[in-house]
Amino acid sequence: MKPTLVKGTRDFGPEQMSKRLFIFDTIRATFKRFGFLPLETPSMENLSTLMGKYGDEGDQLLFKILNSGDFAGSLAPEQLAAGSKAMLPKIAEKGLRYDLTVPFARYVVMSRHALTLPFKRYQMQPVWRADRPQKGRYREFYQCDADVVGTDSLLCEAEIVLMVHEVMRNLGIENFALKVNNRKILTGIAEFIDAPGMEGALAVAIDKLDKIGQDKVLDELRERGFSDSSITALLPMFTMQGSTNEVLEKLKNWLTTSETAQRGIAEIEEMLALVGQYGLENPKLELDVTLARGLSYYTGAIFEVKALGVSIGSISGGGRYDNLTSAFGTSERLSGVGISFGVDRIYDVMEELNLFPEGAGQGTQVLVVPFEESGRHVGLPLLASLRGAGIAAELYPDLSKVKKMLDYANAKRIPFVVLIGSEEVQTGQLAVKNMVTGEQQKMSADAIAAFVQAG
RNA sequence: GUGUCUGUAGCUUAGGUGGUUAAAGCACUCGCCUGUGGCGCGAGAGAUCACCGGUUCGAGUCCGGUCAGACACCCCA
Repeated sequence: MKPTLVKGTRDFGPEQMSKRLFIFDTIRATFKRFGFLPLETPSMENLSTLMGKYGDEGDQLLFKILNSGDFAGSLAPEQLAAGSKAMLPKIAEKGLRYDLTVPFARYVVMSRHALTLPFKRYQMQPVWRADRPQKGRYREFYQCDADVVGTDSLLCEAEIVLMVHEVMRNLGIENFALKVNNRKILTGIAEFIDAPGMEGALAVAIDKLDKIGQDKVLDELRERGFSDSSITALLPMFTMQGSTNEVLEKLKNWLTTSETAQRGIAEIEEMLALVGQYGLENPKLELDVTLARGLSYYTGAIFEVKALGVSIGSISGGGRYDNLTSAFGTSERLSGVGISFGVDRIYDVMEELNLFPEGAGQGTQVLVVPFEESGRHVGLPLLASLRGAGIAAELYPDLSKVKKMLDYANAKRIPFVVLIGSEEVQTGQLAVKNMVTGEQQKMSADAIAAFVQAG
């Protein structure tokens, strides 16, 4: 049989991995700089932890794990006949995590006694979704999350804005848009147009404005049960364009009677003020009232980052959630806010825009090539000194043809090769070859480390 | 869950309207060159044409099905 990959999963070869690690390292460095501490949680969670947190669609997309042993043994014929949905609780009680936020909330609730609030954690692990794969969408992908729980302070929202900017700049993605909105504004709009509690449906529909246009959005709203008067009242919504400050003014004047909306507007204003006080220059912030995001648990700020010039979904998203821990039975109100970076999409964006720095795929710096046994006696101490100087170096393990060994260096894109034949052994002057320029010169072994480091 | 497209060497692909031993580039192995790669020249190895069935004297090519993948919708990082 010939092996295949599970649909929607990938192998990452050395070249890809060094690029991926560049992304992970960059994001981790920012998270640490902002005072977040690392956390890992298991790949598997109880389905009772996961189900019901992501909406019906999300429940559908959860990978469920069959119980060990004779998982169907206790099923009665009538339970079998009732269909897969009905028997699910009997045959599967675990599932793969769908995101990092819900496991984090579960962790916070379970470890509440040991945590000092506000608690800031970062987490970089794979998540799984039983989605149909397509461009920029995988069934297994990594998220890098940073969340704060235990404070309502809008400083946290401001810090997310700052972190997004820092990460994007350090990755080299200069051309991006950080879209922000506030769930309270959406909720306020729903109240204002006399469709209270329907902000979910409202959000899903207007989120598509960019894609399908105003008319189709209105059609969809009708289908979702919005009355004509509600839809008429909603029309000013589509004029909410312009600079962030302009939109804020328009919203204020439009939603005068909605206290909820005004609170959402005030939150955005305060967040912006804090970002300004920090000193972030030219923030790439856009208030987008149509930004909704599917996840049902957001209650305040909503974030989404899009790379411009690439047709791929958002590369990062997040927001504030007030009630996630209460789903696990805590009476204490713990508000959280966080951001999630999608490593795999960031990779695709950087690859497409050619943004990986030259050294991102760089492995071995020096290949030591002995022509014969005696060359090893010189090569091994050299290897030790190079490594001691922090230079990635390897010795070609076999005594084979020079061509073959140089081909190896080319294949691994090793920039320097040290050739050691009988002449070099005798004189102590080793041949150092720059594989990019082809230049070759002789020098003593202890000069090589400095020569290589000089480039 | 719905739809569209695509499956030919390790990779990328060529193979109008069916017709003998399925073609090329890259990669690989060997040689030109027993101490020098990326360029060149020569040779070699490598394919049950995704799978199963049908039409036909004859199928990589046409038809049906299966499987796999990509893309789009829904939704999402």
